[in-house]
Amino acid sequence: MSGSHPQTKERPRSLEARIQEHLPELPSSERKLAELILDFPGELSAYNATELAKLAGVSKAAASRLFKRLGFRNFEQARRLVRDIKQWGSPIYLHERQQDSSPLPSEKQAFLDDHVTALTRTFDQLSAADIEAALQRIVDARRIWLVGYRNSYFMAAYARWQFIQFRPRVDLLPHPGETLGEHVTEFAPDDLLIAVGMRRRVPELDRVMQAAQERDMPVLYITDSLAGDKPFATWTLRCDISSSFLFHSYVGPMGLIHYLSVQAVRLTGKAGRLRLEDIEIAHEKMRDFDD
Amino acid sequence: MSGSHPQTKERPRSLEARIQEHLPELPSSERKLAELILDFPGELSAYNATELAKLAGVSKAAASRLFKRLGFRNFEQARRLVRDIKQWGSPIYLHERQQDSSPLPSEKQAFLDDHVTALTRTFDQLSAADIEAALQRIVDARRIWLVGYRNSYFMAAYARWQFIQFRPRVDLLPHPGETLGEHVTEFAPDDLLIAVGMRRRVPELDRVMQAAQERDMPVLYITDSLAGDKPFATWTLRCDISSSFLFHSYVGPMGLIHYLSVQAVRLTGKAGRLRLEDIEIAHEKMRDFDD
DNA sequence: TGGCCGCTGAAATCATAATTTCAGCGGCCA
DNA sequence: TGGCCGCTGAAATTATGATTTCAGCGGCCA
Repeated sequence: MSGSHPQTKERPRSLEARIQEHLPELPSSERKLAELILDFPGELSAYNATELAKLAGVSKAAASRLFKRLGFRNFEQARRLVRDIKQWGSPIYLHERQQDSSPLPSEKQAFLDDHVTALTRTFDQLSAADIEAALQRIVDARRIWLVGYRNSYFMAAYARWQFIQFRPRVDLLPHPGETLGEHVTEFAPDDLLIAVGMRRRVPELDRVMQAAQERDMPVLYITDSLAGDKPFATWTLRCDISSSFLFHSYVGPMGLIHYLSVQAVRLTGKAGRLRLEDIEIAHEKMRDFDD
Repeated sequence: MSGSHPQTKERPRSLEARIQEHLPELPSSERKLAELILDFPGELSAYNATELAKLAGVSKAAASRLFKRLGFRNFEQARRLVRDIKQWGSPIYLHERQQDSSPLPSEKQAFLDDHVTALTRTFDQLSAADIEAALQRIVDARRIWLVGYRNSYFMAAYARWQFIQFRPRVDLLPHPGETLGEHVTEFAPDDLLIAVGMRRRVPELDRVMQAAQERDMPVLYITDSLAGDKPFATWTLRCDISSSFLFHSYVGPMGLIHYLSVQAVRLTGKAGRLRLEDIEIAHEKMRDFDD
């Protein structure tokens, strides 16, 4: 965007590309280090030159010489390149990708890896006991209230959509044009509040949860792995939302809600399946769908 | 390394956990930095204390004090902790753990596999040309209109939330209490309509897309892999939503929207990043957040 | 064999990052 | 009001990491 980016002038080649290019002419100690870098498993930029040298079993001097020879002013410059390409990308770098004969093994792969890690951690962390209890309540509750603000709103919306597939009376709060207070007075002990609160949370969420607790209504709190405990939550389910890119990954919560939905239908048994069929028939009659 | 073998068995308290614990008692400048760290989506250990301080808008002294207060000997120790914990959570480690101690009950594994398959297929199928063009338009459009019904509504809501992080004028249609018609008259050639339409689509979606086309406004159509072509779509991006369970998996579309968001910010360049910072500052001023 | 050459790592030097000090500020309370 | 106290960032200090120097080594070839 800004007309004269300093980056624009520099050569946009990635560290790996530069290594590939120089590999044949590298002396042995530097090559040892270069090869270590090429199949380095973690985040290269999290390590300093001394550590890399030690890992490759060469001297610090060799490391320093390698980066010079690759055309960097110093090690620090290389480290930044690696880090910033991952975080911001560079328009030039991305553009180059299309023509490049041997492109980076598709950056898409890195996004995919991120999401898979988040999902795996989410499923791994789930508290079986809380899941069990919450599921039973999702099925038995007279009424379900869903609430989520900001980045959590769409997850509450997703949960609502799923839940109304197999049970009635699932409300997403607040309804447009209404304040929360109007609904809170309806909270009842045999209802369930599901509060979705990923960072960053707004104080309002606490107030809703507290209101539920004061009315003896259980609360299922769905949040991120790093969140502290909430005294108002009856059950807490945590999701990993970490990503190495600019925005968090919400595939974890999606997986969790999908899981809850499928298991809830199973628990519901025949009634839930019948409801699914009813909805289908109703739509059919109204010719709601395109295809 | 030094002679003693590192203790890989004990899981050390994470940096984030320590921050959560101390958050209430932190003075404002240190808290600002702590907040930044909690929200940090990238690889924290790739940054040094000076940079983090600058990003948070506090002095280096504050950074140094924060890590001391959190119980670390110094910043370096914290940085290593973050880096090494990441290794703990790496897919390889997670995989081993599944076989070893507490295996994921095989059914959770099956859910996980489903989502991973859906994500992989989604990323594999993406049309590079359409992505490229759509991205440019997401950045350049004067105004973006988002629409999605039924099961697609929450994805449109997610996309809106992401996009307003880096650009203004992103509308989710229809606004509560209004009909679509009122907005359609505002459609303009240099705007963009993003229509999310997973199975099963309602006829209304077609009408909106058609209206856009009639007004020479380009349309990005996000749909499922099995959908037929839409004559009203300028670009089409398809996601795999298949699942072996009762409900579809929508992690594919989530991954796609996440990808579009990250790449769009990159394209936007400095302007987008500045906007991210502005939003953060505005929130700070309004004391919008809980923690 | 002897001389050249480039490579190597240890150690010296240099550069930069992290920590500590310190003076000033602002809230709080007697 | 004045004195205390904890917070703050600029600047001084210290620690750590990176680079450069340098002596020694080993291959190569006349």
